[in-house]
Amino acid sequence: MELPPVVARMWGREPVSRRGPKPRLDVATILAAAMEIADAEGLAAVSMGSVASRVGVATMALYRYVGSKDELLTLMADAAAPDPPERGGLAWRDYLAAWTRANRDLLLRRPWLLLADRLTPPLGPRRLLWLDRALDALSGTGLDEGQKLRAATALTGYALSDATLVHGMRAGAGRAGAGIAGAAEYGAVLGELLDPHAYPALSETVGAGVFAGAEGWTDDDDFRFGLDLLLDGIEALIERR
Amino acid sequence: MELPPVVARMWGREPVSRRGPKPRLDVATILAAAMEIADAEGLAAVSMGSVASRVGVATMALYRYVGSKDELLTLMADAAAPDPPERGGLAWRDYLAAWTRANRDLLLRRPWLLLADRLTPPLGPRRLLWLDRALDALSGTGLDEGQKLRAATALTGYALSDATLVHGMRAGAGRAGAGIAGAAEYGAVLGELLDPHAYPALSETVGAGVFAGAEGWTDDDDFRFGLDLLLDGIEALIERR
DNA sequence: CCCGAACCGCGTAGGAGATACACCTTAGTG
DNA sequence: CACTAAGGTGTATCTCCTACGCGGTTCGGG
Repeated sequence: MELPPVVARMWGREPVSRRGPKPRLDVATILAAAMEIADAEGLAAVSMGSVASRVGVATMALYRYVGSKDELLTLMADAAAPDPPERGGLAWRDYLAAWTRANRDLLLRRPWLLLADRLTPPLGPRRLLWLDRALDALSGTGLDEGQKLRAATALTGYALSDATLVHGMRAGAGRAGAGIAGAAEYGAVLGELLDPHAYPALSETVGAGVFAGAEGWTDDDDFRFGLDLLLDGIEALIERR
Repeated sequence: MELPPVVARMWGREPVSRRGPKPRLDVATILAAAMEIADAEGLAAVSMGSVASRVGVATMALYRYVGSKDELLTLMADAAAPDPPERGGLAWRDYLAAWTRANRDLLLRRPWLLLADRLTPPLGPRRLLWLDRALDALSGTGLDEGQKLRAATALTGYALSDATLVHGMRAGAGRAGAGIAGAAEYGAVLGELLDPHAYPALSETVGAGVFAGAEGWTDDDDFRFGLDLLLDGIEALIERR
């Protein structure tokens, strides 16, 4: 089986060569530098040049370690994941709740993850470790392997969606200078734009002050709402067996 | 209320000017050209230059109509949405299933949507129309406005997650040349990489042949699985009232 | 009727960034 | 000890985005 080069690098399966000068760097050092830049200045500040100068080599030296910038981003997306939460004798539902929350919090702590990666199923050792732990938590439930996998996938997707939403609300996210500062302002803009005839249901929702915090919801309540939806669904599935 | 410029453009709220030559273009024409390029050659082929030459003007002329390339992408992301499905007297659950599926299918038909947009809550007229229809479908259920909104949000997020996954599986998505051709190959790579001691649960899942299609799942079954999870959750919530 | 302001389209140019390539250097290998 | 694979680098190219200013156009007001 021929492993794609990115994958080989993620798993340290590079053929070790003896010839030539000792490498001055390794992939881990490069990734650490890249992630520091991303954490401090955002993903846009991560360029081959900026990473190289931070580790003290010329730009082109990085290409001895990663195949392209795209590959660097893929590697970063895996390396950024910490260890998944410990299963402390928790029931599957409690563990998956903590697991999903930790996943979401990671994405909020490092918002550049929302832009890096994407579009590829997880292939790195750290992401797969997370997946393993979720599957493990479901192992006593009687679900078949396919169901467990899909449940874990749905939870991962939810963590991503929720983090994207929260992050987008928080700062307007800089995207195209949308300049929306928070939920309240979002609601105000919608109220300004919407024609109640064309958008009857949405106008009503806006009018009810949902975005203005009238109901006292927090980001965390939002998160729990969707999470419970999924966990309830999983629970129903388990009981149905 | 001061509207951000992107938003104003999406809604045609630009102050119409009388002076000067007639504009040769309008935003809709530019967006149509940009979307044709994205459909045919992918988002990477969309540059200010390529769009401009397709509509027959110089690159810089586009900046009379859009503030930046980023803004162009935001506008595209809204304009790409077709009309939401008709509510044909369907029950809320059936409608939302169709709605979510249409949403996902759109993302699969135009995968560049997975890369454009992101990070901003919906502010365009077309996306908001979708949201309105989902809220409308929930209007007879007894849920409060906040619950309806969050349910719709969760479904939107799910459509996105699922489309991302399916698309990523289909072609390796080109991302960093990951070169994974499909679920079967994905499973094979995992089998190659995973140490069963470090990844016990995941190894078992891979071993069960879930990725090889051993259980006869299709992309569509995958989609329905997560969808039913959410809809079941929503239904439970409604009944609990 | 005419003038100036506002606005259109465009050419130029600057600046960033990714990366192919050739070169010298280094260190195992035969 | 010569040979060769591999590391680090400088240079060069190519693609983009976009700031700026020019010349031509149209309309509103006097």
